[in-house]
Amino acid sequence: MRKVTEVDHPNCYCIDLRSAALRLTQIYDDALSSTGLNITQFSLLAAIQSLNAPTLSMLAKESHLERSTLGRNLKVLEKMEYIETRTGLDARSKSIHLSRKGKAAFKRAWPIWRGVQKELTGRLGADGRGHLDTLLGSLTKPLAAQQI
Amino acid sequence: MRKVTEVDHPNCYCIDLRSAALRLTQIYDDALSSTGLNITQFSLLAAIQSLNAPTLSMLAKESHLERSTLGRNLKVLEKMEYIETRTGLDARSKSIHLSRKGKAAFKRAWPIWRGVQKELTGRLGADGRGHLDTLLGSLTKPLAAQQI
DNA sequence: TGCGAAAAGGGGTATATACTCCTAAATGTT
DNA sequence: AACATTTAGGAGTATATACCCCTTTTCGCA
Repeated sequence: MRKVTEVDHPNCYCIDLRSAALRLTQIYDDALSSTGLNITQFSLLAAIQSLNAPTLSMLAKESHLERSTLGRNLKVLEKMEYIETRTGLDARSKSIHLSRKGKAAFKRAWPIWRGVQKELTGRLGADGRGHLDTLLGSLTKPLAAQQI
Repeated sequence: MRKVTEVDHPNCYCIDLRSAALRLTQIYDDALSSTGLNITQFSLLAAIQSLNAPTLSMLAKESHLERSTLGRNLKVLEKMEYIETRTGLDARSKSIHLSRKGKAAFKRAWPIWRGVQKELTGRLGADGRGHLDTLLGSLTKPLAAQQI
């Protein structure tokens, strides 16, 4: 039997999705807790490594984050001494590198992250990821103006 | 053809889900922009109304947010004069009420929120919501200890 | 009845995120 | 060559979120 409040206010897709994202973040952060990285930091280190010493703007574009957001996230990694920045060819820009310590932390975290990914892939079952991506893609296409 | 970076670092469920949640938040916030409420605030007003003047702890439990998080979110609504708090029967607790202004804003926002919900429900198609909930439920069940 | 445990809320600190504005540097155009 | 435009990054402010600790109040039990 549904509760009255659910009839009056059927769940909001947005609030539900945010809630799920927070729970999933908790799962990854818990799994990574022994490594000195959380999932945000791990994914940034992964992107920095795979982009090979990107600038802040390149990394922002790749990770779909605002430059200012990314700058603040990187400041955390810099304080932890997981990354270093050097002035690039362009005097305006800085290239971002993993430090020795950052590489070590990433190496520790990588197999754990892989393990979580494998477990979740198993849970979703065949085509689960594809279905999920399709559903999320449908939800997050911008509304046409006349639909607002 | 997939990019090399995707082969090396297949997308993280967590990062992808967070990204989708941010995009969806933007969609709701854009749609609600004329109402003086964003989706966070709208959903809090909806919960306060449907719970009928709850305390902070009741609202936190219902919305699956930490008490301290909720307190800070409510402070924004209080500054905007959309809600008021009164000391409850229990001298420790406060009951949370919509102000006249809050009720008016909620009334403005409600049909717009309904419109977005309808549009998204249409996009997901038959059983789409059910599938989505199933997939998100699978992803966000806590890991058993031996899986970490 | 008195005392320890639990509950309610607030504040400090921190991360994650975004918008706006600012400066410095590079680029392009006349 | 000079000036306007664009690009790179940083800082201020704000919201959303969570953890920890603190005080006040209530409650349960010996």
